[in-house]
Amino acid sequence: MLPESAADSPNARILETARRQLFAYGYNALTMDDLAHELGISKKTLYLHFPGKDAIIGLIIEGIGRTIRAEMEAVLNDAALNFAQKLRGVVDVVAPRLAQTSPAMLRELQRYAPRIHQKIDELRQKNIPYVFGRLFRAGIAEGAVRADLDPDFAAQFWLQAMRGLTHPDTLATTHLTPRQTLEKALELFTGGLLTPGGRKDYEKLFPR
Amino acid sequence: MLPESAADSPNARILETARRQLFAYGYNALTMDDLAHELGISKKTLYLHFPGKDAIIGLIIEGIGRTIRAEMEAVLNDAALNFAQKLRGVVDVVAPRLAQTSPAMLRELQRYAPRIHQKIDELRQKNIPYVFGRLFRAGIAEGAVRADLDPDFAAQFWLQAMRGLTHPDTLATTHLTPRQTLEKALELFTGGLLTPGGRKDYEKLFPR
DNA sequence: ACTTTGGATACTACTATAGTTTCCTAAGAT
DNA sequence: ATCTTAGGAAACTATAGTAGTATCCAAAGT
Repeated sequence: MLPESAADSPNARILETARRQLFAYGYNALTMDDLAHELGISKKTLYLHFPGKDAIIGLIIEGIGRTIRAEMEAVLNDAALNFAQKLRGVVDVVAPRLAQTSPAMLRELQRYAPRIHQKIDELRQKNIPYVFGRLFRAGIAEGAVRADLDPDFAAQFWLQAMRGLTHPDTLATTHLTPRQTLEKALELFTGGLLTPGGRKDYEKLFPR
Repeated sequence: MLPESAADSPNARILETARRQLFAYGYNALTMDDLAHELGISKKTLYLHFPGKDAIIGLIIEGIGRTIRAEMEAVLNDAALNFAQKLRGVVDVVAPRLAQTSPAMLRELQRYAPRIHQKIDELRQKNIPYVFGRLFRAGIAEGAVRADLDPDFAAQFWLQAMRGLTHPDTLATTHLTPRQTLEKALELFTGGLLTPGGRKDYEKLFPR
């Protein structure tokens, strides 16, 4: 009955295994039978740790959200970075996550676990305006972003654009992956967003 | 009752729509209800054209196989190409197909439609030895491939390596996409395959 | 010996969907 | 105007897959 570290508690191990399965094969392919088998425990024990499948996935999503949020904070709070570097940092945090989030999986969640899909959307709605609002304000303060625009509105604009663009049906139409969508949207958005000075810094860090 | 061209017959339209759904969202997400709805026809009419879901998918797979095979023939029969150019051509035929074949979809097929998965494997077992056997023989004839190796064995070697590497479970372990797997495997395989002369031609066309 | 922990697995309840059928409407034919 | 037929909408059936529960049993500690 020793108090266990959070890192290697049974719960953490279960969540980590489930996360791998989920991102590798999707929602339906992650069955409780398989998960228990993979972990070398019985379903009985599995249900002893978690009340159900959606609870597990919910915690996975929340964990990812927390991680991303923390990494974002680190970038935003680093006074040594200029605007373009912070933007680079923010994109580098998000891009790997998007790369392993397939349109197929999002669609599966939307269809078979709408509550989970909704939770992801809520996380985005909460975090994107916050992060990009701060980012744009910092950009304005240092003259890299046009001072005449409203940073919060710009953040919302970005959120709504990304929400629409990463919707499964849209992705099917554009034939783009979430990651490509991010890159293209970013190029477009910044092209109209930056002052000539900010544009130069940007181009150094995002070579064509 | 005019005879319809093969291109826009109802059957071709159904297959094309089903193919898009299949590659965009996977096997389970392709339901007969949705397919009929998408096509603007009733399930009754759909089942009038095809005996069932797996028949449709089987025809899709066969069609892709035929297309690839024809493109391969065109490359192999082009006397103007040297070995490295033919290899480049063959890879360029396969790579786009692999790019849209996700590990998740393969796994889904393996689990829910083992017959289909098996059919894909059979197509590979038939075509890879044939194509690469011919390719290697041509390479030997022009001195780009070591003359002391058996081209059919090399083709089998390649087949077996690719089969193992693109198995869903392997992909989950390597964290590679099928396409990355192809590129990495190709680099490795040719590195030990070519004479110094063939190696030079190869490096011109596959810059590091 | 007694108790506890947890694995294997049978079982239940439910959902999703492949495939079938029934009914009905509308457009062309007579 | 009536008849015929093609095909859409949707109800229906049968079945497979799986979330979640319960039962049984073996091993390890007490």
